[in-house]
Amino acid sequence: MTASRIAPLALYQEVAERLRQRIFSHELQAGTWIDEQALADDYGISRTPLREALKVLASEGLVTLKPRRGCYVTEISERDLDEIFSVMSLLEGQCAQISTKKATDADLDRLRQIHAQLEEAAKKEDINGFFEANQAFHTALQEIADNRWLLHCIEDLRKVIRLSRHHSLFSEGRLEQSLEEHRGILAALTGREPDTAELRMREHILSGRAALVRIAKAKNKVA
Amino acid sequence: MTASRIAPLALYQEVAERLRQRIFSHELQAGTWIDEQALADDYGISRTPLREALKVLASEGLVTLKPRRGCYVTEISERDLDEIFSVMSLLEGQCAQISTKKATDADLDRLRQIHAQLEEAAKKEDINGFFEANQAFHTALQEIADNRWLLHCIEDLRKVIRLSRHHSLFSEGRLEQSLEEHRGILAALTGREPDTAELRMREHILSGRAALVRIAKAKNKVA
DNA sequence: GCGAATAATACTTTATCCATAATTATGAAT
DNA sequence: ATTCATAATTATGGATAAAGTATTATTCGC
Repeated sequence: MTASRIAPLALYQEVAERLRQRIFSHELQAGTWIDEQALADDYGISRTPLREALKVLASEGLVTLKPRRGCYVTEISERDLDEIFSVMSLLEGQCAQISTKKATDADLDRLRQIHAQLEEAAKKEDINGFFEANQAFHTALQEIADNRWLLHCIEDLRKVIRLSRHHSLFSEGRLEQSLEEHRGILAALTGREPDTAELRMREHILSGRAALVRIAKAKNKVA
Repeated sequence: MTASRIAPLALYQEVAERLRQRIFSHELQAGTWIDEQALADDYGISRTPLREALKVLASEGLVTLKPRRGCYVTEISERDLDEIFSVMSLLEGQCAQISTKKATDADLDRLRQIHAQLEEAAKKEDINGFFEANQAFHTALQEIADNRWLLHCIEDLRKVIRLSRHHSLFSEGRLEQSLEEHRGILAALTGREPDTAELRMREHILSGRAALVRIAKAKNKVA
């Protein structure tokens, strides 16, 4: 028995993940038609798992399936991002609020550890490390909140903004700002102030969106 | 060209819808394994569109796909319902808040019309009519809020609780209570009080959950 | 010359087939 | 008698092929 792969991932999931990457990197441009045959040949697979992957992406809202017309990459506009971040701030805020109420002392210790990694990465200006630690912090909070369906919604939205989110850290001064916001959230958590934690998390998410807007504006100026 | 069917629905969508019905009606019981071959034979189709339908249902959270283990109907526990309604109250609350800010006078007129149907159905104790009007009211609110991604999340959750929601109206006195809550929400909307509308909508949703709990308890008493 | 209709081509959709992996049952050994 | 191992059967996952529908282009008629 091979000791390596514990969870044997299905091919359609692998394909779905690759397609997400290509959509977000704008390699597959918004609005363009997806040639199933060409893509299947490209990956060296048949169209069956590819089609299954497209069904999943469609229910995530990343592609639009027009019956008998094929599959098109969904356009993610600035307005879409506004809407998504707005909902995300609501959900993650709720997550923070519940976590503050539920967290055990051991949970808080774990959060402090992750936050320490965040501080460390920020000091070294290690953006990738910061991104990882940031992700870990939010994931930990969701585990503490322990609400399967709240998580379901958040994950769905996170898939859409994942790469944009990453990029937001490249905004001028965003790293320090994000760190400061995290300090505030952690303080509210350890201080057992649910409403404060919720409010600060909401602001933190919306602040991430604002950073993205700044980047978009800077890009437009260049272009 | 046939003038009737404007949107020729794909087979996998048809199958997905049928399966949703069967899952909610408990014809396909929670936790049971889905025999793909038997089901395909049952519908007189091949396994391919059935498998695509299952992928969609899986991303909706209705079934669980275990790699190489097959497909199982997701167990929706009382705790799941607690969690779902909790998130729903958050999302629909937000929806009400935004709608209150955005609604034009024409929008408010439309809401008043739908509410009139609700009053009408309640007077006649027409539960199905009440259910329809109730659905229409919430849908109208979502259209006014005009947030595609907020809607996406709500719809995802609504699929899961659709039938339970319907049943909640059969709870003793729930119809009158729901109507009273709707009056409050409409008042907040027309009075242009966003925060009040949000609060009342949240309470309305959670109140629907409470009605479900009462039904569950009554059933247990009988059984 | 323009418009409509028909035909052809191409892509989506569905079905059938094959291979691989997992589970269960049976047999043997302790 | 119970447990472990091996083999067989069954179901999932992937590929290929065939059929149906939509779109586009070309030709014919007005």
